[in-house]
Amino acid sequence: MNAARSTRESILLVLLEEFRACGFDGVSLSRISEVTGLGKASLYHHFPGGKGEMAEAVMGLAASWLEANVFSALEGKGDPAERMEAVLQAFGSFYQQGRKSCLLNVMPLGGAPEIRSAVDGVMRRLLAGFEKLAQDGGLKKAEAKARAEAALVGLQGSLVVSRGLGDNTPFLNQIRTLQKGFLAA
Amino acid sequence: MNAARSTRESILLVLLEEFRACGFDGVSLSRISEVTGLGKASLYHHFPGGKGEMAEAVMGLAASWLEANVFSALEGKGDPAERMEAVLQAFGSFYQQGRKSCLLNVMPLGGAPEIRSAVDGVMRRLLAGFEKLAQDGGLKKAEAKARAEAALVGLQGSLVVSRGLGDNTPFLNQIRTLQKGFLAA
DNA sequence: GTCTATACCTTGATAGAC
DNA sequence: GTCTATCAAGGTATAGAC
Repeated sequence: MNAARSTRESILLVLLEEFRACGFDGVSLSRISEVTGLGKASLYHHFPGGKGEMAEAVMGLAASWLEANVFSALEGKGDPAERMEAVLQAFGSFYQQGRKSCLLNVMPLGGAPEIRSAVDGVMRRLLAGFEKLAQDGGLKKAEAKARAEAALVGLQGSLVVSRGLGDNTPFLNQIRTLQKGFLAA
Repeated sequence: MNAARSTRESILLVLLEEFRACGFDGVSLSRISEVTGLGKASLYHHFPGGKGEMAEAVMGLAASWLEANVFSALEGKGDPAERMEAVLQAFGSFYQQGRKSCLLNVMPLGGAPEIRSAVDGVMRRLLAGFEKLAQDGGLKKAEAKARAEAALVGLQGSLVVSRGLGDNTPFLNQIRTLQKGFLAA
């Protein structure tokens, strides 16, 4: 619509990459100024609340992305297998097949209470969404709940291990495991 | 033996908790000075290389702990089921049943290349150890390798999710899953 | 081995011109 | 909306007395 929103959005896209690569404490305003090409004062024009507001805005951006690409499928109404496939495709793209870290993992470390609360909320919603999908696939509630937790744990863990090894194979393996096993009887 | 080693060890125990709670970048020397009760100059007496050396020393402490409590069991010679149980007990204790984070997850963020290299080495050794244990339990090599990766992924992921939710249930569930499933036919 | 004091740098954040 | 210049605070690290 206007230049302001476009600028803010483009800053956020850069911030997302910086934050998930280095964590909240690992990203300095000097660094942000450098990679965005904007002076610090300009950054404060877009984010008067400073670094904390930037972090919250990045969490909001990620939340919007989840809404459009993950929650819509998890909580949708189509064929469960196709919905699961859409979710895994989306995550694969977002994490660049396991080469990028997850905000839910790196942001709580130095993040403010609002950040930790946002992480908690997103995780709960993901668990509920996976559980609903599993139930839609014919699984009983207890089993669906267990598989939902295992799915979130597997995704997060495979990202940690992939980053630690410098090899995204564990993430790819996890995606394949979920493709074949999440809805299996 | 002497006071020097004892002091250094006690500092490291505190540093371990600080680093895994806040990450490398999240821990300041002022904070370390505060929680150890030692002046900054005293810290540099024990760790002339500064914060980086402290981080490396903490990784070394964790490596020693793993050697004594995990690798000895994974790579040992007794009954596989008992060895697995010992490993899970050790991890449960080290992570306080899922209430504490793992250095392998939080240290690579702000850590130097030596730290990342150490993380990579530990993960590879854990994978190899789990694989050997699974093979000792009668599983074929390919299956043993897959289960080893799933075990490491599950432990790391359950710690991430437990921390994100502020609830260690996912970690406890993961331990139970591994107890029942890791060696199952 | 520990301390006080301090040097020096980077940080997050602001003021005010344009 | 962006800039230059600057600030106070906190960061890592060091000097030197005891």
